[in-house]
Amino acid sequence: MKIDELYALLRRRGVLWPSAEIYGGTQGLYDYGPLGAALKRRLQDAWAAWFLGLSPDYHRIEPAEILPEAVVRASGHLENFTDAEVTCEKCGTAFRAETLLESVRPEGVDGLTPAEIGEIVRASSIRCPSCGSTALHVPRPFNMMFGVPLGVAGTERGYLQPETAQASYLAFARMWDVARRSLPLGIAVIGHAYRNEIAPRQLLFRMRSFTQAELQIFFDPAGFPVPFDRVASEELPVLRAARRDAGATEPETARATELVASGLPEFYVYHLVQTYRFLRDVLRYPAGRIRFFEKSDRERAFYNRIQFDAEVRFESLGGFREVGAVHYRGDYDLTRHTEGSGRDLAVTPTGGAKILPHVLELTFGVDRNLWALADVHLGRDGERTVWHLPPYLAPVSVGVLPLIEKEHAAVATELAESLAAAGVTVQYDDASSIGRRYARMDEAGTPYCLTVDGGTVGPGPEHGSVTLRERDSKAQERVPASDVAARLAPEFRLPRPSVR
RNA sequence: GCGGGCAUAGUGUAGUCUGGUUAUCACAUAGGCUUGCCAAGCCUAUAACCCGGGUUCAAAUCCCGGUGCCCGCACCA
Repeated sequence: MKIDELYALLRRRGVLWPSAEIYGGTQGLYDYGPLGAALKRRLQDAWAAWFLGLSPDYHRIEPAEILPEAVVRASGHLENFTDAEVTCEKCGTAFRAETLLESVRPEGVDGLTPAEIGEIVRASSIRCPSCGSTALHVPRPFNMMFGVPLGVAGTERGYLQPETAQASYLAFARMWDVARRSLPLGIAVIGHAYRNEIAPRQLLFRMRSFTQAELQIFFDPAGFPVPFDRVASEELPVLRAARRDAGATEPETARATELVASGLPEFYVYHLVQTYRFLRDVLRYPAGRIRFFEKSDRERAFYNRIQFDAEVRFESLGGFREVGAVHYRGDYDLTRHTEGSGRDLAVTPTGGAKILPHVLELTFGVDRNLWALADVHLGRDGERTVWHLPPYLAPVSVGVLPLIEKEHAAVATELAESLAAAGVTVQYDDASSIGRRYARMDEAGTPYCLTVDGGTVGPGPEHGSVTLRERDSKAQERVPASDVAARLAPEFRLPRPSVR
């Protein structure tokens, strides 16, 4: 579906809508409705079940979302999380300083003050690429973080976290003790990040408040053992930086062992494969719509040694978009926070030497993946609109419908309540015709419907049995109502990786 | 941030150029009748000109400003 059509459908069904809608909306802010909130919760649960399932040494924490200024100063966000802009006074066009100065300063402008950038612009007599004027204005600093005053006097300054990763680095020292002083040590956080985007756009893709699910794994650079044999034969769709430099635009299939042979560490490829399996097997994105896009030396953030973006092809956005990434960040983060805090973050594992751990970061945009779940799985199926969500992700697991409201409502209500008591998310619906109710359930992604009919309440051989209707195939089957919960339970179980 | 386009019930739309009756139609929603396993039919009801200012006897319609959305540029998880 095109983006407008998909968004209209999601708004109408109450999946999501613009924040402060009655005031005309606010750029980059969205609210999730009942279906969206439920789907997002399940998506987060699925992520946690999968990635925490990789190792008993991976733990989930829930840190504060405001960072004191000293933290963002040390992390580099205060100086670097800035779009240095140069504006043309004649035509008004704005340019990113780094791009504008590429020819005279190929090493980039990181670390330079606005005044220094202005000096280079003047000295180099660069012209506006848009109109040719030399009236280029000195850049004004614009930090994308939201600053907040802390305390009544407001003398201490804090920032809404621009990424959840920092909170994990801050927690490392405490977690080292809590998790009994061994490496690897994984710290997972699902939380909000806030960025004052200049141009938020494309709905859930550029939000000013969004949700990240991140796993930071601290490990000994001398050795990060993983059960590589469990992934060795997996084939990944990758677009390597070297091939892109040679003009390639389509991903190739590479076996995990081949990626290792090409120089990538086993621990890196192992987590890349597990990320792939999460996208393909848990979120069920078709393999042909997933690719791993390697960032080249020039493209990736300076602190990353290896970076592959996990990308999904979005029909609504007309191409591949990043939904997650795997970053090998080296010791950058702990080094910065060691310097910033004055606390030595190097550790000494039992029986080993003192080391500063390296970090492997697995990061996911929760909202982006929620959009992908709509883009990939929600669509027209002939006359129907069906959201083919995996059953364990569906906001409503089972719809309970009386065939004739007057005659079957009592039994159906009772059935819905007993299922709810058994832990199944049910929705009871007795409004309008049975076909329309199935259609509504299809659109919401409800994988199963139970219909109570004459046979259910009658004295005949079908007494106590209901029609079980499956969403995708529309197939129907008679099953005893008492068996339904146990019968469907496996469908609603979150997948976990097999690691041993 | 820059440039272009757009903004009418819950959703999709007609009407805007050329100002003038009670703002069109479909679907959806709610109630009733009927039907009884895949968006059926009939009746009824609910429901909109993005916000602010200006021009005019009169503004959904023309002008200005704002806000939001889409596309391109520039960016980005």
